Amino acid sequence: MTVTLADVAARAQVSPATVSRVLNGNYPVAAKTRERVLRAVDELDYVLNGPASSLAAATSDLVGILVNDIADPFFGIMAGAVQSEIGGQPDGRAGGERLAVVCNTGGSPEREITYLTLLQRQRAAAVVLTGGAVEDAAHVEAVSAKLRRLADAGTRVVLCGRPPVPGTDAVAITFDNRGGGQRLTEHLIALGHRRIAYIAGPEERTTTRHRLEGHRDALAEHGIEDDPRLAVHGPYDRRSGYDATLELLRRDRSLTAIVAANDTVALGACAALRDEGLRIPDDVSVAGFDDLPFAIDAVPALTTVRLPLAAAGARAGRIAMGRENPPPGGIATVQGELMVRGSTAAPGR
Amino acid sequence: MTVTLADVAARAQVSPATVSRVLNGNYPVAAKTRERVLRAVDELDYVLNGPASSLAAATSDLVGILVNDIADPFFGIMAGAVQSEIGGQPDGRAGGERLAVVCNTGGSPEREITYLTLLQRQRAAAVVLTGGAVEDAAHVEAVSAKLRRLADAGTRVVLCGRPPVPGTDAVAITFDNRGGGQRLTEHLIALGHRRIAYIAGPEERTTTRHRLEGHRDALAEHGIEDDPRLAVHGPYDRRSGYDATLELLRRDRSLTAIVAANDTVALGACAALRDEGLRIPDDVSVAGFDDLPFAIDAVPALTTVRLPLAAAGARAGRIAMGRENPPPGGIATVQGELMVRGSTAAPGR
DNA sequence: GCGTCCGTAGCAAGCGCTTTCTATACGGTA
DNA sequence: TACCGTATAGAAAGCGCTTGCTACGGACGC
Repeated sequence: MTVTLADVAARAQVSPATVSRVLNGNYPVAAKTRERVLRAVDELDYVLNGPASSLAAATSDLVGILVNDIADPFFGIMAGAVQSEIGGQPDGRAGGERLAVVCNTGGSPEREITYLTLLQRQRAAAVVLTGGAVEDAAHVEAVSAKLRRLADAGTRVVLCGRPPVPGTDAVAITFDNRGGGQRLTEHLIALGHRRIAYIAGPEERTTTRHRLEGHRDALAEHGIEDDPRLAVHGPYDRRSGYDATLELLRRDRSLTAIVAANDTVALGACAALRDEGLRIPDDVSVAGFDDLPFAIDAVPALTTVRLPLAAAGARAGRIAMGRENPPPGGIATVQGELMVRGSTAAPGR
Repeated sequence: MTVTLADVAARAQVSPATVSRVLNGNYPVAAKTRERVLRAVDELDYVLNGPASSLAAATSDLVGILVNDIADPFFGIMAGAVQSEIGGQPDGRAGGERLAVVCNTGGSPEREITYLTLLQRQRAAAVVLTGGAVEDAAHVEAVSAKLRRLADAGTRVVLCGRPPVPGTDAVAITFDNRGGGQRLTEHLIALGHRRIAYIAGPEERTTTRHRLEGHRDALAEHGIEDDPRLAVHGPYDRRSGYDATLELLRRDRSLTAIVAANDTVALGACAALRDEGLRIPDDVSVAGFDDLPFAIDAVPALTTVRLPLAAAGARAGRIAMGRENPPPGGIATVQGELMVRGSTAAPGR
């Protein structure tokens, strides 16, 4: 039924060993023989059996990419960048092709572990974990243990946009969420805002906490009281931004600026403000985070912190493939860039 | 170094066969024995060797999802939905977990073939192809051949948002792009527009062609001349919408409406119109396609055709897993829904 | 009380490939 | 001419798992 190495060998009048060597190209094979084999491969339309190959060689060409939400461009952009560095080397024909596996955890710690196990089972060549981590101690320990096992088994582990995992020596490319959050709020303060609301992400995530801490640092630095009523937590989605904004407005109609956990949330906030008849930025300034592609198309365009998602993903991909050296200490922190646009201005009232 | 089935067997004082059966749960094993095995698995922290298992069983738990652009929510949403139906059955502990593999083709026919080969090599359990296809005859034939081979090898093939592939009996869930395009333009015509420009996608894609045909059908039906100068092709991105709009305006400043190939392109068009000092919809109406999440946040909110991406993806996923029967004839066409919003209105001049 | 069957467990033969080790055929050198 | 090193190909032993078949013991029926 299916063509095997042996069939190809028979047709090319060589031994299976030779065919294998031609296909893997890591052992001298006479040009004439190679050609004969290649022709047989073509004629029979032979496709290597991946599992068999992985089993025998004790390696696989799978690379896992874990994301929280594949429908969110934040992750899509990173995953795409990782993948672009992982695909077959452009050295033409020869193997080297790797299968990038994007796994959607939905932000669930359990699924994260499940996927890591699945990747371990497949003996993945590398795995890249993206996005903030959940801070629950038990889960951190579970992830740490999994990553250690993966590393032991020879799987390269890289974190992208995610803080280092204690107890492992996984390379981490992390975003300076705290610094970004701080600069963003400082920008608002510099514009003259004092009543600044904050719509945070899910409570237990590192990303949420770091951004919020940056915000609070900025407030503290400028001697502005941090009114707890001006902060609301919620998921990283539009709906959350919408609802939170209504709630914040109910609590304090005099706020003059809203900082959102990310651009998507900010969009929801904008919608709520519009529905409440408030103008942006005349009545209320709004700022986001991430600078996803649509941020510039909001009206007015969204002030936000640009994260180099594609660059970070690409770098993570290269490191995962061993094509770039890990940063010294295994940790690199990349800065976000404040993008000041139309959605923020001096308070108008 | 690594724990194998045999180690577990030794520890549980049973044969490897028994351990395998406990793990796969498809053969009666006495409760007491099972428990002993499970304990050993736990104690040794055993993880099945996927390749070995796939080789022996001649099946794998990989499911491939091909997308054109993983950073585009259009694909992200579909992929996420497919994946959600593919993940481990919620029947608790037992196996059944599958690894969904999202492969980013970047719209390149070569990479599409490469990924299909890679999936064939991995003996994937199923593959779902999303998004429009390239119409080049050679490529269509290549894909057709690949899909046939995959099907022969027992891989279930499902197309999602993609036209059927001739010569295969792959199940296809397709979007009625033509009908959607037609209704959209009819809406504009009903509002009184006569000079309607169209920013199409890449020339060689089925999606592009179908949407454009729908547009032209509507024009023809209402006796409106189809001015070729009012149509421009370009990639499915924001930039294309922006540039095309400037070009269209240069060609004919009197146009009163612009239909874009999709929402992203429409956003670019809006930006260009704003930059040109034209008001939406007062001066020019704009319409998109897809109804991606951000469409509603455009200002004014974008009139568009909503495609049930998540529903279609979920259905494709279920069919791929054999949990839902394929539609009669293997082909299901799902309709888009016209969403009339603020970006379209009667021509104002 | 013995034969039969059912419920379980083990044996062993692969699955298709990689890779070490060995064999062979050269060409070159002494 | 005899010998040896080099280049290339083959033989064969697994890699870790699944599964058809066989074996065994006890419960049941007659």
